[in-house]
Amino acid sequence: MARLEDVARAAGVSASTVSRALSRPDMISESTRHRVLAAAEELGYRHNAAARALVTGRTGLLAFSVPSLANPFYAPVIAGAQEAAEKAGCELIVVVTDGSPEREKALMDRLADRVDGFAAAGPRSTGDTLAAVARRLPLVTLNRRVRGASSVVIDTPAGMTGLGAHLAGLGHRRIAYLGGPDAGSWLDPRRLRALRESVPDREVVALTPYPPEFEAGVRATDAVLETGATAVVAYSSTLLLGLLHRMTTLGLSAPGDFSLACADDLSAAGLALPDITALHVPAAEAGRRTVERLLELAAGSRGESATHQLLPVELLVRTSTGSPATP
Amino acid sequence: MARLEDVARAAGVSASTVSRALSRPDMISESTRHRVLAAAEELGYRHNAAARALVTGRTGLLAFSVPSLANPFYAPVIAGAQEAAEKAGCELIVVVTDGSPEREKALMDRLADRVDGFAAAGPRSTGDTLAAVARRLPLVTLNRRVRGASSVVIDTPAGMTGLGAHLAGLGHRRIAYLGGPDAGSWLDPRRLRALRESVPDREVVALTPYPPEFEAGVRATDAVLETGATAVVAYSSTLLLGLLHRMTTLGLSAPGDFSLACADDLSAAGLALPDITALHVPAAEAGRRTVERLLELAAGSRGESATHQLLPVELLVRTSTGSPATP
DNA sequence: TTGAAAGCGCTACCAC
DNA sequence: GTGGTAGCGCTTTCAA
Repeated sequence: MARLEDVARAAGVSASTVSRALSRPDMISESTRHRVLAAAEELGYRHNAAARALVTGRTGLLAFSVPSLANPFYAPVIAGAQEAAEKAGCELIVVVTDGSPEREKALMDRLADRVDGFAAAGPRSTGDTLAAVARRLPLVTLNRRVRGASSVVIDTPAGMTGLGAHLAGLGHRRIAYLGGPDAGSWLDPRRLRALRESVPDREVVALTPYPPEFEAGVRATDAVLETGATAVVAYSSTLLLGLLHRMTTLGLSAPGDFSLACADDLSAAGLALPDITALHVPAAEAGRRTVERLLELAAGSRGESATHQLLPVELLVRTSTGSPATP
Repeated sequence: MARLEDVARAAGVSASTVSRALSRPDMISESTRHRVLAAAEELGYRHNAAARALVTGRTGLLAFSVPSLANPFYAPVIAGAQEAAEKAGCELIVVVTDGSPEREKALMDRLADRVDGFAAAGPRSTGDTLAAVARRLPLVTLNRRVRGASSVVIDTPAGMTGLGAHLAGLGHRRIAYLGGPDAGSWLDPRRLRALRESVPDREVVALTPYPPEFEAGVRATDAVLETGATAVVAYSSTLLLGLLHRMTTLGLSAPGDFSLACADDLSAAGLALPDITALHVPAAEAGRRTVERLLELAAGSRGESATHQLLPVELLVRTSTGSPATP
């Protein structure tokens, strides 16, 4: 592999000049720059990332941890994050925690000095652990707010409030809630609470937790029917799909036999359901904001104080919700 | 951040000794080792990855590129890969190419000297590009075979042969094939060809390409019905889900009205369909093998020759396929 | 078994 | 605008 000095020799200049020609082109005369660039090209020169990181303390890498890749919610999140990283000339690397706090902590630990910043989607570690990480390197949490770290949170609880009002307005008196994809999610209990508080005079039956799986939705159907609820809110699209399938098979349909709503509209993940009333969650936007904030932290002075962003969701009222049949 | 020398001073030994105590414990007397380890612990010492990489030439990082995270097939692949990497004490980092050959090439380029090896799932670059990458660093391709690079391929074409025979045996004379998730997939045309060749005296109508999306399956239904086929083979689970939903809504069911089969059984991605005849693809196993081979290459001598693994798939005959109704 | 010293490839400071 | 030089933090000869 060609080194800086090889290029220097070939171009008839010093190594410092080559370094500048490559990293700070404006500090170099045009003619020298051309010569250096030509020589570098000729030799197929490439920066040695380790040497550069050693002296600058920067790696050009940003880590993004997700609990699981099986949850389609993270696909658009990562896509948005990637876009923001690319714009800043950074590489975004994705790591999977499997929802394990230990694994998550180990990952942050081992990656801490190999990346310029760490974004954690739905982190499961304790607040103290996260705060400690935030002291070591730029950290942004997505869909969880902790003291001492910047965060981006999609306001699905507020969305649930809207959804609850919508269903109550239609006259539903008993609503079944199919819990979030992850038992340890910070947001999940907040969503349920928001739903409950939005319809204080109605009954909300929580069926939870259910994994975000098609078959889980199929299995959940009987439980839902047993509750006697006239409306169902499912947190995950995949889950709703299974529920819908089973209900259709049983000859039931929305909104005639029951109302159906979904708390995440995963259009970007190929799971959008055209006629289902849903909360549109700005997943890509959330990923983008997370990385943008991370870049700010990485560029800025240490000890900058944490910021917290709350992203609104949109209620998409479609044809799967309506007034309950009056028996 | 504590450096090696800080630990050395604290333990009353030289930096070399600390280095050895940490990396080659067997070269050090037990008492010294204990002292060093205690001092390191005390100071919260952590290796500096950049410095280490600079001198050893190894980073402890393995990259795994995937075309898209929206395709649930890759979730179990990455999970298996992760497991293998963990076992070897490496970090697995995932990068997304968006199915763009340019992006893929750029990623390999920019990551080449920051990782110890590169695994590429369903790569879209030309064979020459991939071969060139393989000359620079250990490279393993998944679900694509190219000259000059090691590969792991899941033998879905053979699975299609089995599936074709199964459907022909049931008496189906016209079979609709819903194409693979990715237009540029190396395997997709091979699957279709295998299906065709397995039933030379039957008609195979290829409806392709369809993205792996629920709604695409819904949309595809009319096209499928128009073909007059009595059996449908869908490549993607997500697609099949949409198809199934629409057909159920239309009052059609399998295997009475038509036979239904799926070419990937994504149980690990939460999309398994309990009653659907499907090919079980060993996705996690494929991810594991890919990384294991990568580790061999990274450990072994340069210029080791490429190996090619073919992983069998299993035909799971379930209740969604049967003999066509005789009109 | 341990220590001293060289050096991995680069950037940044200080002269010129 | 350019070159010399020091040094980032570590591993690894080589001597003791």
